[in-house]
Amino acid sequence: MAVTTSERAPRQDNRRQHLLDAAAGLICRRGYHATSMRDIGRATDMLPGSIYYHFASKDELLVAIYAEGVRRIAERVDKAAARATDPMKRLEAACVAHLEMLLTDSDYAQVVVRVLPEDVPAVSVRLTALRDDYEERFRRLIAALKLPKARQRYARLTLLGGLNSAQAWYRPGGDPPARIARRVLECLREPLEVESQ
Amino acid sequence: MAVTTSERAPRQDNRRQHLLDAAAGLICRRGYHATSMRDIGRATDMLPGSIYYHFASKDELLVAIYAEGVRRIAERVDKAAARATDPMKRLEAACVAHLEMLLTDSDYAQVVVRVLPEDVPAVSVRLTALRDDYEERFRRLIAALKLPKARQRYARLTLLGGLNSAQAWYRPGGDPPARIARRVLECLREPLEVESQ
DNA sequence: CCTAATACCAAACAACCGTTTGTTTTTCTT
DNA sequence: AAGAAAAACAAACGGTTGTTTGGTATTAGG
Repeated sequence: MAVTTSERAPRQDNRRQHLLDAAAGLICRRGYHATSMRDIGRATDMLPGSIYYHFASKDELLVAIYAEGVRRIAERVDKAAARATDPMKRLEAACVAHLEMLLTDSDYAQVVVRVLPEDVPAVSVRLTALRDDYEERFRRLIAALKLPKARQRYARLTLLGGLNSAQAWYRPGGDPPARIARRVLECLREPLEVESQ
Repeated sequence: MAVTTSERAPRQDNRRQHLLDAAAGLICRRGYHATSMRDIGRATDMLPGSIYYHFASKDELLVAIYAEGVRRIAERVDKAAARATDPMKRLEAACVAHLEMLLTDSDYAQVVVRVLPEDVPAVSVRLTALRDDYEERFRRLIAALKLPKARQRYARLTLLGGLNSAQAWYRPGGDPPARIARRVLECLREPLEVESQ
């Protein structure tokens, strides 16, 4: 029985990627519900119906963007952390990479942080799982600091909460993402009280 | 010339408050764009068109909820902070009050933190102004700690970012809001590194 | 008691939503 | 060159959206 090469290779100029890019760009700036399929079609010179050849639904398109966002930011964070050995230096490198992606380098990463899973009930479980998968990295990085067990959890939540909130107020021209990341981490590394009694 | 008492007193059973309460409840749970005027009408046993007697538009209704949310959480935070004199104790009391309102005591406060101004472009400037007005309180509380000037700003952003992110993962039955607030503040008060070299 | 403002109902409006269907064009393989 | 799959178009579908309009009880003031 001959091996059936049942599937044909996809076409060269596949616009699936273009579609993802445009959708990520729109959603990260306007939000998910404020971005319509017609908006995305307009941005890609495509009719809204044509998008359904590539994605089963608008929600599935969001999941694809989310997955790609997690893949990209995780890759960059992992590489950055791998360049150091000291646990605190590894965490710092991860925070810098995280915030650079979030604030300037990736619309995909911005979507992951901006679009709340609860806002899209039909796929909220899958979105949450993707988020958790990413945040697991920070759980490990912080565990390496050998803090008291109870402190680890809140250190991670405070750190990520503080970093991600920068998305709400960051404007190009002010402090660069790398400095913001280091300043936030600094807040958690050094005590607040300078004149304790 | 006689003083004209030009306006008549509003009717007794005014349902404006009921309308605000119901809308805040729906929006804080489902989000702004996922809540329709018909949803709000259903929750108040009112026809959707009738809402326009009380509010000029859906966006204006949101602004009213936002304003009421800021008013309520600010009032509670101010009262809590006023009960202490030591700057750090004042900040702690404010954080506890903030998180109790945000997580369990006020749908209005939840709307202020959950609905991003950028998601409602037509009124985003007014929503941002209301937020800033509230956060000013924390700027003052942190200024009283006499930290280095550069540190103050990031301490506030990290603290509020960390506290507010609890909204994403808090579930009744786990740590109560007051404990969460204290734990987050603890992260900023004591250094992360236990074995510094 | 009368009048006028209040606070709603009932019904529709136009616009937009995500999606489906049938058809056509484009591209690759043989 | 021919056939088939891929990738798009063109047009509509049913439903929902925020909102408007015109009418109608209810209520309070003079």
